[in-house]
Amino acid sequence: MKPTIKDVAKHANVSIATVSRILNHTSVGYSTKTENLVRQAVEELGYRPNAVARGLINNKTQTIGVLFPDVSGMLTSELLYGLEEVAHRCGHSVIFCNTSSSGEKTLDYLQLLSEKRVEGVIFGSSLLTETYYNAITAMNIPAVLVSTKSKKHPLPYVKVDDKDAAYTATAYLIKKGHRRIAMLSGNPDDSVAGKPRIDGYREALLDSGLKGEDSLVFAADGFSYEDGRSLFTQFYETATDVTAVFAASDEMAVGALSTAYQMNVRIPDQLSIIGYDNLKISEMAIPPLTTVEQPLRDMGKKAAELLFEGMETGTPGKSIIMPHRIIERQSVKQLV
Amino acid sequence: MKPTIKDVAKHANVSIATVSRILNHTSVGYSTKTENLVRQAVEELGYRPNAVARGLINNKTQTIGVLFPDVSGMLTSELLYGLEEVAHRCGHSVIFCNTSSSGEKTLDYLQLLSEKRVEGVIFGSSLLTETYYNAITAMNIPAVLVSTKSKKHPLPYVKVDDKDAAYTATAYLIKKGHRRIAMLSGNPDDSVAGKPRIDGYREALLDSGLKGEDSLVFAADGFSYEDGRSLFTQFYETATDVTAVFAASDEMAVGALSTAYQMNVRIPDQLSIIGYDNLKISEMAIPPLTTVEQPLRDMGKKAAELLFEGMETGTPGKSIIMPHRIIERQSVKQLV
DNA sequence: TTGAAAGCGATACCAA
DNA sequence: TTGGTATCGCTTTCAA
Repeated sequence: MKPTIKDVAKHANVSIATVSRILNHTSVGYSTKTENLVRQAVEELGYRPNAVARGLINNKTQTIGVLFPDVSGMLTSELLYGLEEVAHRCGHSVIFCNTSSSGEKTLDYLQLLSEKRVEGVIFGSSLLTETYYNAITAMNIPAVLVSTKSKKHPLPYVKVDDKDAAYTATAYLIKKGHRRIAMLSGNPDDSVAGKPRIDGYREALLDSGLKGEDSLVFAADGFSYEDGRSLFTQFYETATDVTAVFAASDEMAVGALSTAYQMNVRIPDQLSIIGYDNLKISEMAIPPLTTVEQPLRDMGKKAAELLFEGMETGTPGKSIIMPHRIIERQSVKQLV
Repeated sequence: MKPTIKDVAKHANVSIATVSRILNHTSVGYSTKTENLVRQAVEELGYRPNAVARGLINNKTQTIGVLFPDVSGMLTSELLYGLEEVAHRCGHSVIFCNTSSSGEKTLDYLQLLSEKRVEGVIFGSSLLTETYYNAITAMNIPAVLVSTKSKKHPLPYVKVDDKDAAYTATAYLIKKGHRRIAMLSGNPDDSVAGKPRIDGYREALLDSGLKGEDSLVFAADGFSYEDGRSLFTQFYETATDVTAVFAASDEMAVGALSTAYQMNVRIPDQLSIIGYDNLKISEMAIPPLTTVEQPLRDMGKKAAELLFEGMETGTPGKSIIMPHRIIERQSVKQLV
């Protein structure tokens, strides 16, 4: 088996206490001679301190847990990228949990993370239910929400203001001369990414003296490519005189783009489309998709920073609203 | 702080040994009465066993480490999805490490994982250098490679046969009537995903009595969208009479698609394109991209299964070549 | 059926 | 400058 601190001590003819002291640069009490002796022993034995034992004694595992409903989504991966980066910088590992949007799996994981004594939890992209919240508070460690939020529960979150961002997208379309604008939306009952975006869209319309007709918002259950496709078909069969559409996600927008292509409607000449997220696919789309950016990696970073702050100070820290902005590409046409 | 087994014992008026026995369903030696007592105490105190302490005593952390050069790539996310799924099923957590293709970071991580006493390691998508290999063997735990392999080092791997898959892609193009076929390739010095794919392409050509001209393979450093774009431009300025191109990755193929679109070359009417990977974007592309599929999620699963097998048996296990197949969509035209 | 006690590998306090 | 030892929370003999 792996050598332990005892083996090193024996090998160097010193006590384990001395070895520990030297390896942790703790106290100033040891001679250069013994230090060399010990370091050499460490080298020869290929000794690596056991983080598990260390974790047991000082109650610190240097690990955080991260829960996402869908690892394979491009949105999640970007968030994860940012998270991991700062976690690593802060000397922490991340245990990564794919909840598959399953309540049971989420609870399961929370319990597991609790047993593993992670020092903090980041919960991403999905609704924080009462049960989850209870499980998290029972863990008695800091937690932060990313790309989601909770009205009822006082956990700090990092996200853009969805309503505001949707407002910006819609206002952009209006500024470009569009008057009849449809929306491809997620689930209106989704109070974090669904309803707020619809509200923002509607408010922008109203603020410009346009009317927000219900018949112009097409809602799906989720925000997927497929949702975008079917919504676009619905839209195209129903709506008339629309010159622009705001899709609540880039995946949806790309779905719309594809379907439009197949239906021979030319983007942006016959119809303008704006997306939401600024995923890599929006850049790769044909035509390149104009969209409102969420700074995903930064959000991941900020969330981790917020968590570490909470771990150090012992107090939750303040939620962060991230800025959003329009990325102009080629899917929106300026109307005369 | 969190309640310990001691608290539970005290609360239930039994010894910690009894609590341990009951919680681990170990031995048959305890009465239903005490069991109830203990369970109730656990409930009341909200006790969760400390996996760290447990890990210390039985030298098992129930976690594995996973290293990837790029979390945010869609390829990686799919692999990760599969990995995580079986890890979870096997009662293990995954510590997720983004190496950013940096040698130093990789070594760093390996060391960290070693200290954290993970029980196995999965190394993905990048070249296994001598140093990495040494670091891994020094950890003295099973390791498996996914979406990469090593000629020099005897670690089991899970991947498709790149040469074979490239052969299939090229042969498909030939079957469709194409005779002059270009290739957009990764780095020819890359012995795992670079050269083999070029070899497969060339061999298919030769086997059909066509000549594999060097001037028809355009190589980049990587496999990115941007690489695809610039390669396509190069290709288009140089090559003549080509009717089809084989791109060594879907991202490259999509880059080619975009560039082609901007140059007004119509796919597949004027030029056919086939990709490699079958990422989600290939389905979302315009036109939908014909490509050769790597069963990414399955590869992730298999890799994890292979690792767990190794952890149980103590022997490495056999490498797995995953099947590949053509996914026919609309980017390749049948020539008369 | 139950309890006492010896570790697992490290840290940190108290003496020497 | 060093060593002995209690301790972290748990599992697992060995006795009772």
